[in-house]
Amino acid sequence: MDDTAGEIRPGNDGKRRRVRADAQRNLDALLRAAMAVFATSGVDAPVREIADKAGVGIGTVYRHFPQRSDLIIAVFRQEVDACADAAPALAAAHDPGEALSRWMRRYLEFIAAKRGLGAALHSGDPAYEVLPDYFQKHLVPALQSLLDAAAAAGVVRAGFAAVDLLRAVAVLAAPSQELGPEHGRRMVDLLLDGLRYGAGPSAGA
Amino acid sequence: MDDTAGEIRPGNDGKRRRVRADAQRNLDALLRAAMAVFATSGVDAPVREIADKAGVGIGTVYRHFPQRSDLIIAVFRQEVDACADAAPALAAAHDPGEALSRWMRRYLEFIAAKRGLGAALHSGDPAYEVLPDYFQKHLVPALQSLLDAAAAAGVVRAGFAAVDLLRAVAVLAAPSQELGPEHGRRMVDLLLDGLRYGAGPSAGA
DNA sequence: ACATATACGGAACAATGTTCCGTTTTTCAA
DNA sequence: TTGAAAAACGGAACATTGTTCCGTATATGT
Repeated sequence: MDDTAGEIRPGNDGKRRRVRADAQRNLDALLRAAMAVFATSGVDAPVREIADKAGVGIGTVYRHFPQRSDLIIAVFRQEVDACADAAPALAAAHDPGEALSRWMRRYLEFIAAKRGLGAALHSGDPAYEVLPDYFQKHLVPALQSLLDAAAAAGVVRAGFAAVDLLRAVAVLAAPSQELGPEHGRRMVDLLLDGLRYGAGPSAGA
Repeated sequence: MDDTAGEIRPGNDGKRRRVRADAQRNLDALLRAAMAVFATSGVDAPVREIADKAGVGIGTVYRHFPQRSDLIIAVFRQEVDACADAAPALAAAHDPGEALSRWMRRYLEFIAAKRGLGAALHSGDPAYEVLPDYFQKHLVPALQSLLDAAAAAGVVRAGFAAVDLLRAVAVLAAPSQELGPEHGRRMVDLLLDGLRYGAGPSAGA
């Protein structure tokens, strides 16, 4: 092998080829198809189904997403971002306690829509280990700011980690599919009440 | 187990052949092997692995448990029973608040040992729908009595459904594998605090 | 000991994730 | 515009795992 230096292609002055148009098109189509299929059949839907829906071959799916889990992760990140962005907006529009409650509901809906993902998440497959990280890196700051604001206002106890709350709701939303939307709400409210337990004007500094 | 009595078959004078000894032996071996394998590799372990460990052929597994899920369910029930039986014992040995806390810990451990089952439970597979029923029929009364006693003692709010608490812990135990045993405990404590929120001498009636 | 019901074992089948590679398309530059 | 190379495509083929089938072996009752 004498082509060890990968950069010695003729006429390549650090100028790379553009991403091929069809590749980009297929990537988008896959992402959109996957989102739709996941929403309909859950994240356990066969890869072939997504490939068909996107109008591409299986090979193409695996070119863009070497593993099935990569596709799931990609779809997931988009929605995480959308949810995180909701926090500042709510904080600006409501008082701290209300903003916190509303964002928790928003988050609950987001999680509830991802049927089957919670299952995959806890299946032990190491591929999904990056997901909690992404979760936390994007959602924790969002929630933490709401939590801090609420604590400063004295409506919840201080010092409770956002990550724990996030986890709890994520995991509590799964059974809400079976028990109706009420269950998730009750659970979130219970957690929030737990937070309020050590707070209040009398508990403040 | 609860085979319907009086199966009328031609030439059957109500005198059935005994269950064959080897069949019973293999059934036991399968149950034991499955319990061990599930504990080691989670409930997603291949059926063949269990068959090997039990020293039987695949056909034998499917003779006793027509579906993979039937095996999981059978193993599961045994442990549910054991956990339910712990409640009266704890109630007799401790005050209501303590008994409740302890049982929740016991329950947490039980759930934590079933890695992957929570995932299967929420996978949408209808085969597992009987599991929550069994859960509830056996565990709800156990917890409810502890809950009622604690409420009567004024340490938790009254009227909270045992089933919700059970669910919450079951589902919160899964991530505890990844986040260490502390997480599960913190979550259980948070829920219990949520329960205490509306209780106490001042909140009675 | 024999006949029969019962159970056993594992090959074969089906579904699904993943890999491989010959073919097609796009891009770049002469 | 055109040709060659890089990049991407498609889908057959492979691997793993749940499940079915059926010929063979064994326990039971007479």
